[in-house]
Amino acid sequence: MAEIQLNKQNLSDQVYDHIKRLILSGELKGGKKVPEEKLSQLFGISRTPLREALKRLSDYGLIYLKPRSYAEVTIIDGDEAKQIAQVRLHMEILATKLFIANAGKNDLIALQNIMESCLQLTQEGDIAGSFEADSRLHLEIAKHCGNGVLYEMMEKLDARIQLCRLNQHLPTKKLVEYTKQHQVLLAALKDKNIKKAENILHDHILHDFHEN
Amino acid sequence: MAEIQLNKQNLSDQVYDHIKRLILSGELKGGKKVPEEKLSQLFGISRTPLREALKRLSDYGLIYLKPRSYAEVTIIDGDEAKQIAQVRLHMEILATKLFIANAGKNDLIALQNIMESCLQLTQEGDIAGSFEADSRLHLEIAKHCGNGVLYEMMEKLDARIQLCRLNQHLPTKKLVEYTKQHQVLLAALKDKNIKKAENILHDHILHDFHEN
DNA sequence: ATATACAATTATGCATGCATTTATAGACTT
DNA sequence: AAGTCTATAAATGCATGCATAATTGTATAT
Repeated sequence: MAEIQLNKQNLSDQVYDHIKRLILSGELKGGKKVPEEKLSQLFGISRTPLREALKRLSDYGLIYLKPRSYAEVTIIDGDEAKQIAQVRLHMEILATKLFIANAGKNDLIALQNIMESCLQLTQEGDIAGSFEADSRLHLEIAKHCGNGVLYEMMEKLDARIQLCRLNQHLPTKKLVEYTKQHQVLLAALKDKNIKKAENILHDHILHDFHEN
Repeated sequence: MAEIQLNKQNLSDQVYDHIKRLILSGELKGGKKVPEEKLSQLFGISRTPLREALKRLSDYGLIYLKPRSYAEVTIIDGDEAKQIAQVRLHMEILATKLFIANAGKNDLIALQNIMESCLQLTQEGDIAGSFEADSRLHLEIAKHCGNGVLYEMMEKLDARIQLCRLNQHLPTKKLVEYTKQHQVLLAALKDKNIKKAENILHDHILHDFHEN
């Protein structure tokens, strides 16, 4: 198999990023086993940095690490997806409130740009690209809300959120529909209308979990 | 089926717990450098599992890992402490709401027991013990709120919360005062009074950040 | 044919060693 | 004396090897 070249920082972090992308792009599907030896050969590195990457992926819930046995890509069931969405909603509501209180006009313009590229990618049918842009948009709000700890936590949760999106396999039509809700959200941010923003987030994030 | 792994047999996890305790008990103070070689000799293990533990501690914000250089215990400044408290408050409010909706009587009894031992430890002046019990109490609410993802995230944040408590160096008198707020919180849980519980949590968690 | 026991294979967990990078100390210059 | 440059020392990042636990496959018994 083709070896992939890695040139950046320390190998552990690079491999972490790479495997994360493999999972979130759907190339490594849920339940697939990922043996250390095979992966280290694939990347042309030793098992040591690879193990560190796998441990971190496990911490972030992207793979399941059975001690002394094997590692496999996490399968998120419906119940867990619901729990993730619930936590996400409340973190985003907090981030949004803080954003409205603390962010400036430039931050809003940045959001606008991401939103537009996200919508375009979705309409073009670039699923992986649109998911990434979607995450960037939501995280950008947290990034400029004034609470860095909140941003970090949302960033860590984001991997699992993307995994949920991937497993939903929504039709493009639905995706476009949900993506367009971003416009309403940004309008609420612009108007500093907290209540409205909260309502949009509720619909936007819990769209498939109507109970409660 | 979900297998639960209670045995933390591998060295990496054991050492993680151990160093975590060293930090949270105050034996390893903020800013102190923690070289891999020294620590591995101290624990009588090799650097490999120790490195994995350090990476995880870094991910959880307990140590700062400067690449190719050194590792030192994190120093949390006032601003970050405030951010942590803010995130914590909102996660606890969510956990509390869910607890009131989903938890049973046995869960409440368990809380009661932890609360009492926490108060006793505080009054006895066992600071480390009381901090640990305090965390256990708050996490126990999340553990039985019905949202496991929320619990995991709060557990991960807890390490930094304990570090904040440690750095505050509150007098015993204050500690006892805050600890007694648990009684009011549990009463609110028993009465399923969400609004009251929210107010207590606000006072209890943000006691030193009165602005906002 | 199914189940069980056992051997063989595989993969993980850990230790060790080496190379590279960073930090440190001392000498030299201004 | 202060700052800089150089040489030494130390610590990290990674690779490799080995022992052990776990999985797979096979043979045997029921």
